[in-house]
Amino acid sequence: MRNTLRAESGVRYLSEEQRADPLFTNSIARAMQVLAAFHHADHPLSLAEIATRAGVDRSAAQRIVHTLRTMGYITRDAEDRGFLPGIRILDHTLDYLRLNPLIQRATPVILELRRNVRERVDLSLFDGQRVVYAARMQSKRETFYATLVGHSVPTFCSSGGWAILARLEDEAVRAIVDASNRQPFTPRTLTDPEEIMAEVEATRARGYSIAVEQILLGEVAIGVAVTGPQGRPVAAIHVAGSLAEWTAEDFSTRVAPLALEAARAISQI
Amino acid sequence: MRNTLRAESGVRYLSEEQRADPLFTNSIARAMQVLAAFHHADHPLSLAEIATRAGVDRSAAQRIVHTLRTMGYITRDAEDRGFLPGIRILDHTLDYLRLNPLIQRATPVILELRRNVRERVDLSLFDGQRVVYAARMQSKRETFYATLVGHSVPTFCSSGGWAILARLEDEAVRAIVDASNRQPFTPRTLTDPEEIMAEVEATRARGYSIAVEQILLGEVAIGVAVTGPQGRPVAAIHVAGSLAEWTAEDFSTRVAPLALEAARAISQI
DNA sequence: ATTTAGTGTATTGTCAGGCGATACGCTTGC
DNA sequence: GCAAGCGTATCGCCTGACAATACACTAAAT
Repeated sequence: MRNTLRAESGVRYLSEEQRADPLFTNSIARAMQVLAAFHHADHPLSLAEIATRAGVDRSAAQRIVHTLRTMGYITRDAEDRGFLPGIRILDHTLDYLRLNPLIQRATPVILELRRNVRERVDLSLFDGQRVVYAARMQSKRETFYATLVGHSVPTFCSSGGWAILARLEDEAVRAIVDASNRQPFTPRTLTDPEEIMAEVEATRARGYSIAVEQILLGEVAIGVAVTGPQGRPVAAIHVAGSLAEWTAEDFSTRVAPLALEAARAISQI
Repeated sequence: MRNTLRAESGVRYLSEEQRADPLFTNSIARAMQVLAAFHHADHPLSLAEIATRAGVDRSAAQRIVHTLRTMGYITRDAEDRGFLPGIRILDHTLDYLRLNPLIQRATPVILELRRNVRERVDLSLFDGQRVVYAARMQSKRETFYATLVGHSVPTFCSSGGWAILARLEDEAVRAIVDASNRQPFTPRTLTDPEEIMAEVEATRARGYSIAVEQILLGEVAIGVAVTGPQGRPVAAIHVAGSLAEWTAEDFSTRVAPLALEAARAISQI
């Protein structure tokens, strides 16, 4: 738990701790930084780009990329124009998903839920300032991006995030909201901490959250928290529908009871 | 391309090449071996288990796990009983999926296909002796395992694998089939190389494959190859249905034209 | 045509820093 | 109660990762 801060930040690692922590192996950190160089890339990267994004020099990038490439974690682009993450990554994805007990329990339940509500159902995992989609059960129309495992959205403005925050102490909520980079996604995205706190309060009262056009225009989503040991929130179920078909009220009265039931089935204690 | 052999094998790395290749960084390889220690695990691993599975000594395992843990690639189990892959893995999953141009092109197409056929549709990527599921569009009933990205099935006995093999030279097919560990999944799984070659030949003739109960009893699947640059097979679309609802013939006459059309839309050249 | 900036790759001596043996404090289950 | 297992901490040695440098090649820009 104490180490998650570095992990939650999402991008930067390596600091003066390298000096402080004799067990921390820098060459591994550098290798992972090279893999993480792809995080905000939108095209194949050259060796030089990898070097700067990863914060290592050209030589290091060369050696590390070479090593990761012979192992299949990095590949050459099809047209030989740069480097891309390799298929070996997916082996580890599978390990993560398979071995995560929460996902094991949740999968059949949210499939059932999806069958009943016939809208998009997601399971997202709480990871500090963000929630990460781990299972996505798509409905009729979808965008490309929305279908990808590993996609994440901020905790402070997502239905699942609110549901999770509602299960935390006020000060913990505050800490997360304050630490978040509250860039609005739509004109209706709440960014004011007070408004967000009020929304969290409303979520506490009714037991689930209702997010209207927080991430995507035209979308209403309801979120329900999933709890783990000691009743702590560890994940959330989202159900998302279109405002072209539903009012927010109709949507929540129809979907919320089913989602709450599903969350209870997955939660521990 | 020359390096893929080591990657394709899927599990073992590190050999005498460490001596031969001055650019290959062993400490990175060891770190990735530690992550790969989870590949066939079915429970949280202890440090000692990680050490033996990764083929490193206890001290190395300690240091590497410590490093990967502070970065979020490995976590402690919820009940503190062992180590598990960490959520940071999913960040790289997203990078892989996002940046893979094939998956970018394929996603909307197979969503559309799924909508039309109303059966399970998968996109799997060719990776030597196996094909790896990269996108799964589930239908009504599903098992847990079947829904996971990163899951792979052998090339030699899957509908998608046959479709891919049909686009390769006979000798390349032979090489893959011979190199495969041909453990049958069901009593009907084809394991005899000659029978497999015949199936590949039939697939060439009709343009798509029909796999009846090769992986799962009660399941029929049709496979269509997706080609990349120079017309080489890089992936396959699978559509799977239940033998309780369909005969193999009815299923393929209904589904194959749509799947072929989808594959053409994704393929290059 | 010739330059220039950019690729990716190959080589090498030096010395940081990763290595692994060993010891410790804890929990768990005979 | 002991023993076996767990995860953690320490530390001197010497390997092997490091960074500087050079090179072959391509593709724009002069």
